[in-house]
Amino acid sequence: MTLVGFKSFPLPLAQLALDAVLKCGQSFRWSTIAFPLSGDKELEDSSPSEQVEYRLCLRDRVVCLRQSFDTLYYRSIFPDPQPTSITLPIREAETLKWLKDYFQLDVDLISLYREWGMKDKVFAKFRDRFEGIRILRQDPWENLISFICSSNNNISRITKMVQNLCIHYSSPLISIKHPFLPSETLTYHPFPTPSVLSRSGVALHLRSLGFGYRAEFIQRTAKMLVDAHGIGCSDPSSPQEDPELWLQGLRGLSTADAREELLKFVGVGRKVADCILLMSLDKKEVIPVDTHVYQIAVKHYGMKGSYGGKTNMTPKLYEDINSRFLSIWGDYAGWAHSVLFTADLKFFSNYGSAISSTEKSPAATLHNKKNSPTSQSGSPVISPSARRKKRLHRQVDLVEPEFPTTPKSCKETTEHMNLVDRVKKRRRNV
DNA sequence: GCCGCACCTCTG
DNA sequence: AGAGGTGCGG
Repeated sequence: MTLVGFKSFPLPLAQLALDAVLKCGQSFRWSTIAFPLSGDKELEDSSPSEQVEYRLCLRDRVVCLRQSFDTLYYRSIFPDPQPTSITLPIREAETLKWLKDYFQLDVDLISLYREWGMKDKVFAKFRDRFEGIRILRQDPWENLISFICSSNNNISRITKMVQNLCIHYSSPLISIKHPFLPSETLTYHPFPTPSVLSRSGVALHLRSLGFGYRAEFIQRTAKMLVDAHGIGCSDPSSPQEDPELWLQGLRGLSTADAREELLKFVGVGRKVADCILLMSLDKKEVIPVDTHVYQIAVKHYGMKGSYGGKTNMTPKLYEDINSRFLSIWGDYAGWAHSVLFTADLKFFSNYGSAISSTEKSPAATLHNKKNSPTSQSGSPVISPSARRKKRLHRQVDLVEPEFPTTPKSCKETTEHMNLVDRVKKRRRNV
């Protein structure tokens, strides 16, 4: 495959599966351009990522990506004034540098997969079908706001919300023609800055845009950040505001210290804080525990089930799951988790769950994913209301653990358990 | 400390 | 009812 205007970078799919990584709920801002069917057999037989171009608007350029089985193709679109033939190579080199950082290409995913596969039979079962899933190194500010949007929410709505944030709170960097539909114009906005989102009136406007109760969270978090760290740019050579730089500085703190800082923001609880730690603050061992991860833990790793299928996530349960996975996967546990998570998510969108189920037929899989009482226990279907009454007495059966349950340090567990409460209480008292 | 509920909105 | 949760009050 040769692409006009694109630079190429050799990279096997096993190191990066672009379609999965960009659409699995880490970043919500990549747009896609589908290529028209050309009758080109080679192209139509190719993997999805070969028929699509991905685009992301940064502060000063739009990065465009395509991929084949062994190559990553990249180019940039710049606003006027256009780079000259002299400066263009320099700027494309900047883009490549950004790509290497963003995709963390110095981390060898193939050897990580090999290690996880040796330590973990469950992982070994799925790794070949879900190659190339890696953690992005995102901008912490964008990451923070995006994941405040993520509570009680799904990927498609989060994507729309983030899009609205960009459209309404940052001016367009560039408008260009759609490559295949000349009548359409594509307009690209960078992610808004903290100072803009901190302005009064933002919360009300976001409400009207359908952000729900997250509207206040976003504005207040932006304001907290600006109040504490200023709206200026003390470094004129940097396009970022001081609060953004301060957030980046959290990369230098320990996981515990950085988490404590994040928990101070409204709309940021343990789960969201852990997402940010993993996805933009280099804390590769952190595993954000959500309902998917919880389901996987119960079905495949012999974790204790909750009551009657209702995932009532307690701090203790959260911590138990976390330390359990950490002991299995080790240093890059958060990266390993994202493989299973993405695998689960991808399958869920089609026909139930790939790995939170042990059933064989698609029908049974779908059933199981919905927490039907028939799963595992084989008991008859009961109505939701009947189940609610029963749930206090009902523990999900233990699936035989593939690993012995490791005893956890009580002290450590207690410290973490108290952390969220401690930070939130302190915040209220200020 | 721990529990339970409300919270926006959309979708199955 | 539940979705990749969080804040708040008992």
